[in-house]
Amino acid sequence: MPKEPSRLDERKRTILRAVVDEYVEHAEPVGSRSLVERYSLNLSSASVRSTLAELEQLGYLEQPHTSAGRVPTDRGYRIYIDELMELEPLPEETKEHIREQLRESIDEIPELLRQASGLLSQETGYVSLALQPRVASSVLRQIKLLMIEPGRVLVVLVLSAGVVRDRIVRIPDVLDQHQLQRIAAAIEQQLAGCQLRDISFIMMQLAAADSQVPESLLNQVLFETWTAIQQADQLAAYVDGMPNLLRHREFHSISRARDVVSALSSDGLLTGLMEPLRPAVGSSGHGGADAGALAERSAAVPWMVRIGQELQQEGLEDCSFVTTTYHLPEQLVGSIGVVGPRRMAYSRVISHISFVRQTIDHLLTWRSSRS
Amino acid sequence: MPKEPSRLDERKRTILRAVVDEYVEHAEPVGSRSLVERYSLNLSSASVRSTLAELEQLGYLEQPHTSAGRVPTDRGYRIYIDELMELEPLPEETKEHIREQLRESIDEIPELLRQASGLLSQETGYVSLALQPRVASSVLRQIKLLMIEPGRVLVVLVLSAGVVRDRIVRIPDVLDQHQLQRIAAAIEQQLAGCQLRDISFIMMQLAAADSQVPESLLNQVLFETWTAIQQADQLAAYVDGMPNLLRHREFHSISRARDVVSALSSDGLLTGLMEPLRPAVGSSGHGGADAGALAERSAAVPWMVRIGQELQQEGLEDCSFVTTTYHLPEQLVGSIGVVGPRRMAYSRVISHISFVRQTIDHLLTWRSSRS
DNA sequence: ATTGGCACTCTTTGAACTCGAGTGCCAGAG
DNA sequence: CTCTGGCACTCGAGTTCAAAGAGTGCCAAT
Repeated sequence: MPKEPSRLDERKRTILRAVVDEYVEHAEPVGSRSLVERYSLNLSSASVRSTLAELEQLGYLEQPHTSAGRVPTDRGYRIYIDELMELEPLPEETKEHIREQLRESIDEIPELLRQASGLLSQETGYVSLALQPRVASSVLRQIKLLMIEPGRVLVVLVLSAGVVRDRIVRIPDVLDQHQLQRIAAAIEQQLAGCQLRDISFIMMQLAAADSQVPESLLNQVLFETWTAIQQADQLAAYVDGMPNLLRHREFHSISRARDVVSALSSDGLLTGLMEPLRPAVGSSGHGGADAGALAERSAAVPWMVRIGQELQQEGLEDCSFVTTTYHLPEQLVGSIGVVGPRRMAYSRVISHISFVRQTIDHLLTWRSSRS
Repeated sequence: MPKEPSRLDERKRTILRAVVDEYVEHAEPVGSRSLVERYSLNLSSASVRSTLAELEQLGYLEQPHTSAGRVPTDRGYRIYIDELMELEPLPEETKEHIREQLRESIDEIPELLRQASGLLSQETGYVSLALQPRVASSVLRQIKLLMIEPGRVLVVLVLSAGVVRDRIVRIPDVLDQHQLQRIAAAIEQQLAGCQLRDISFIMMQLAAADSQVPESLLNQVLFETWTAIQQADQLAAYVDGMPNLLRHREFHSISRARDVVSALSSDGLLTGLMEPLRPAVGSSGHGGADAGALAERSAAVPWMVRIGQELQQEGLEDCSFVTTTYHLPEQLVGSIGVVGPRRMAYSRVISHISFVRQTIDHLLTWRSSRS
């Protein structure tokens, strides 16, 4: 469906935008009076009031109670983000700072993500997340078995895009480094180029069959190695800026605060919230009427915002997620995001997250060409 | 100084213990009435009152205001921990559960720590911490350089006690795997057995001098490798159970909550709070009068409790830390701990943390002997 | 030494009340 | 037809006041 330009007339748009801006800044229901004062609408408060009433009718605003000002609804934020807000470009010095910080940790992806997460939470004042790329679909390039001490071996996997995973496993301690090397070489020879998810235990047995190691020993090694490969896809999430969150009004009530802290402490939950956007890189095809949450103004800005209810998570009704996808070479993708109160400075957050993503993509793509 | 048996008579001891127990459980100032009701002191509330007054006089208790019950002071908790509380042994099934969980992740120390931390926070209902061992004083056993792709190399360090660290570095991309292997072998040959902190860049240059690699290239590799070695000592802290904390009364006030969350999010701060106990394994010799915080009932229980003010940390006045030290072979040590409100179920926490520590020590010591 | 009794203190709770921000609606002006 | 000033109305926030209740300290009696 091509962007419906929304049937709001100019005045409604202006006023809705003003309400959201005002509410985001002051965290208090906004009334007609302050709007007239602070935004140069050439209108009386009475006229504004009637417009506000209409916007409420349309479901973009609501009143906590009669005789209070208006507050945006999820729908209000949604349209604000999709059509009303203005994305201001980042000041050049901020950009430079981000570039510099990220450049420093370009060699290690975990470090890069930690760094990115730190930057985002610091710059936006909310909580930030960074998820490692899933590597199940990436390809095995190298595999090494290093004997740490008799009976313990470090399995080193080199995957697509130069991603490295390793893990210590236990093996029969009669094996020596040479035998291990032969096994590793055999596996590498046969399975290099396979996607991790496609590697079965059987394939490994076939690959290593002629490595001149007694079968029962061999099988133990292979099994442990195979397990290590399977576990390479583990999710790791970096969360930064927790304390920021507790600064915002909506979390002064502890129970809300706890809900959010819990959510952010639960890897599983985070993953669930970040994952869904993975497939949808190009855009389109998002869920049902109201749940449809994919927000892009064009295919060129593939960030996604999920607001309050849209998250469909008990306890996170007062939160929003802004997420985006970074790219490593060879189709590897991961996501980074910002979590904050629903009343979030969306434009600010989106500007930052977009730039961080862009910088990561850029750095990782050109990584090999810098000395 | 040999344990002064404290000049409190039996009644005072009983009552102080009761006050602490009661307060820990109910989080409300405890009055003479409820003490008489709930604990079988064969006394009237009036007598209890006078004892309470004396305990207050001695600085073990205080009143939030006249006409409120009593609350333990830091000193009150201190003596409670040092002399009054009863450590109940863990039920066998809990022990078994802990053993089982830890045994699963014995091969990877980070995983083990994550696991331990998870167990502690879950079992105690507070926040738990686990710090990786510092490896600056550990010894280099093996070093490998694995070429990930041209220009990028994985430096793998095997240290004392089979601890593994690795890191990707960037090197001139004209070098090939064989040259790297020669360099690594040369370094390993010469420097195996050295403590990491003693390894200087010069030593590495000397060690690798005859590896038949052009000097300027060699130096770049050596420098990156040396950096990787230096950075092997990075601190990593695992924190678990944050949301637990917000359940407790003392953190319903957000500002307190934020202080704690901030502290727990700051690696530096955590480290500072956990480190000081490292040297004092055997016991004795702790600081000045009131600050002296090392609490052990005998050399066999080397845990340490730091209560409120004793932490000397702005914002953590309402918290306590219980920490202890786990041991890897070859003198490597790290620490695990629990953070909670000052009003903490100390005996419960100490029982758990002691057992976890003991289990870790045991598992790691005998790691190599299990198949 | 212990205890029952009593006066006193200080917080908590809730009701009643005022204040003010904000609304909806309407009649009249442009 | 649109906009505006005016007005009555609503509802939460804050204040005040009194009563309730928990707990204390002290003392005289056992």
